[in-house]
Amino acid sequence: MDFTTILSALAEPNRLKIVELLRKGPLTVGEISDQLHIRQPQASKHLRVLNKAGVVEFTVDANRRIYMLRSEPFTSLDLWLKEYRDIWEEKFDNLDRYLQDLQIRENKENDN
Amino acid sequence: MDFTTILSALAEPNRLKIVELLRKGPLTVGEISDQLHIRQPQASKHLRVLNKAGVVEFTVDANRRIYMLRSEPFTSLDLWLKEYRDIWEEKFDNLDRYLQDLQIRENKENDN
DNA sequence: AAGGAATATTCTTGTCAAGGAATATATCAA
DNA sequence: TTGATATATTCCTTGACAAGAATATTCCTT
Repeated sequence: MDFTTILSALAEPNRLKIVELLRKGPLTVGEISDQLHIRQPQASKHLRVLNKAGVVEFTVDANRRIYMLRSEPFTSLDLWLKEYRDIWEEKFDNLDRYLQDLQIRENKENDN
Repeated sequence: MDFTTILSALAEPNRLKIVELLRKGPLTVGEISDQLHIRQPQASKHLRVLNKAGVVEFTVDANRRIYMLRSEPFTSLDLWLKEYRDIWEEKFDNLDRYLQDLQIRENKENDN
């Protein structure tokens, strides 16, 4: 599943709300559209996008579908985020690094 | 900074690539547009969006601007993700929970 | 079989975002 | 001062997407 696909699935406010809801447990389409105060077709459409992105899955219960979160996109996000950990933990000073790098590049330019 | 704003900033492929690039260190607009094979104005525009979302910041160096990542959006993402940790660590079985919840709801219905 | 409930799909419309091209702005160098 | 370089901004066009309304599909109940 493409990473940007996951991100744009989550970037839509109502879809993010759906994910927040599903965090507490599986829900039917009707319950989702009720709790979010959106119409059923829009809920279905948003769930379709989330499903395509691999964010949710569902099981069929006769007439209804019970949607729930999948774990994969979250592990995927976490994995991606890990690679930025030294940045957001600020183990080094961004400005320092910038000045170093700038220095290097200016020198390269002078070589030409 | 709104969470969905951060997400949609990152959801655009070229912008995500910019972020990936900046992970290795600060860069000027020109360097970014070169390495990404996009035109300078598009790079500027993407950087503007990233800046508005709080993902990047820049320092002015005379003629140029050196862009770098900010830590905040990443800590923000990580914080959000933490709330899903019991889901993506799969400490419980999704299906089990679904069946439980379903049971509860069906009973509620019969009460009416 | 018929009606009703739950959900999905289609069609339309309006809005927004991205890329291209051109231009504006600021700064440096000669 | 003039030209060149780096970056930002504006305008335009096009494509994607979200909501609304209407309809289709599936399954249950009686």
